[in-house]
Amino acid sequence: MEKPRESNVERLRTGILEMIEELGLGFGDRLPTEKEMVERFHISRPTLREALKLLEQEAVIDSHQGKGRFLAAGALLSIARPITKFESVSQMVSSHGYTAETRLLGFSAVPADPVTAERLAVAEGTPLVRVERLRSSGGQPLVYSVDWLPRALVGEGLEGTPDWSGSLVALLDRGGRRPVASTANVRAVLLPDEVSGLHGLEEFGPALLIEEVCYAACGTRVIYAMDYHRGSAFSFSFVRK
Amino acid sequence: MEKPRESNVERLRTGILEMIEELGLGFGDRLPTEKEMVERFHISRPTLREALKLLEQEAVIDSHQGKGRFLAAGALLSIARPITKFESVSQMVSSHGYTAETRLLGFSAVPADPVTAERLAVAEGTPLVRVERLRSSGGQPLVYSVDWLPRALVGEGLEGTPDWSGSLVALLDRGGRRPVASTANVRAVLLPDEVSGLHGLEEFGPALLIEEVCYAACGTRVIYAMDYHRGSAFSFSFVRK
DNA sequence: TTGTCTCAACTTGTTTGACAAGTGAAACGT
DNA sequence: ACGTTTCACTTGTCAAACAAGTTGAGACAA
Repeated sequence: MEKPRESNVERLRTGILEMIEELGLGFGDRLPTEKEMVERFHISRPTLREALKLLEQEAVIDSHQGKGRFLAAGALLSIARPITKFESVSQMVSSHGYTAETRLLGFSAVPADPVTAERLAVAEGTPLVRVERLRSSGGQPLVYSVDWLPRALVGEGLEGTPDWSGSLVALLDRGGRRPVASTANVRAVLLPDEVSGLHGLEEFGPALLIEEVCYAACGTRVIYAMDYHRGSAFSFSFVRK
Repeated sequence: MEKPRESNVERLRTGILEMIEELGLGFGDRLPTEKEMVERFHISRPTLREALKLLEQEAVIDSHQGKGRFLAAGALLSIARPITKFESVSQMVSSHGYTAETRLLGFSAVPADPVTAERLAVAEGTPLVRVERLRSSGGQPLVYSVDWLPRALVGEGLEGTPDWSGSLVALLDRGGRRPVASTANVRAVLLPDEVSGLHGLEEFGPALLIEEVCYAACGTRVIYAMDYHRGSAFSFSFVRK
């Protein structure tokens, strides 16, 4: 049932990067010709060209008709874990080197207000679940987060309470609605007063707020999240071009 | 002598986006088949597929063998300026709807300290220029920024002072070293005390700090920048997948 | 010798045609 | 009514060819 997450062209793309490494090519050096690469990877020229186009778009290589392909600026700037890589908050926290503990601050059934309804593309008043959690490491609060999920997606509520303190990703995965992508935006804020007051987060300091709408593979929106990342603990990398 | 800045595939890519707009397609909708698009754009299938692969990588469309191509999460952001798009601070400010005024807070010739030298890939002690500026709009401070540039790149200093209050991009462009990409990271901070005290920015509030190293097309690093974006005025979008 | 021109070889860009593989629905038989 | 097969349609991959831009060697003339 599991799809190969990496398409053929994707695999080829990383193969080309490995080849560049192997050959010890540096900035401005010329790549092997299409003909040579076709032989090396045992694939056809159109397929190879699709992979090369990806690297062109990433500014890793530069192509000139009649001359060849050359390593460009983007080759220098490959980022290990960019902000554009979708991952759960738990994954993100541990990838920053923290061992996270999750504390459930509260959850409740609420109707969708106009803003949230628009974000999740549901009708106003649709039953939602609001989950409020705090990730900490060694007693230091790291991420304060609020998530909204359509009630219909997380069990029918018959058996009472799912494990809200666990991973929402895992919970949705059981219903075949695992989030795989999101549209997000980021800004700098302070924690809202009522939050810092209620949960003893007066020392949290400036926060990086990532507000995102998560999508399942089938296209339905499954989570609207607001994650406040403690400014002194997190930074995110990316490439601009 | 001027090369067509837009390759054929590039042009085709925007053509597809326009077509999506025209057809009024929304998230999850199916795109026309390759066959139909080949007829519409009068190009061959491999060429079309190169353009489609680009949009796939941008998460604008999603492809499934046997089923078709579908609009994905990235389509919602293709209009908004994503954080991953390289642009100057001035461009960014005006794209957020502000009319920016730039005030030069100071500049000086400094030797490269260890950290800055590593960022710019120059030897420690290399002569640099440090430029400190503040962008405002209607009296409201928006972005406080500090830039370091190798002295050698910005005129030889014979004629005294270049126009530091203008665009650094334009300045570097004259030397053929226009920055075109960067590696960046983002975090939430407060303005350093000495900065807010010296320049009357006590009310600036939490700031989104984007720290980036800019590259010219030829691969040399031309700017090391720290841009403090006022949290209450800016937010940046992006797609995660 | 020196400089210029021509041309052939090589590179990427594009097209055409074909087949493989996955999908879904209609047609079919039980 | 239900499961199965078949078939049309989609994307994925391949092969061969020509167009267009670049380079360099060799012919040629001064």
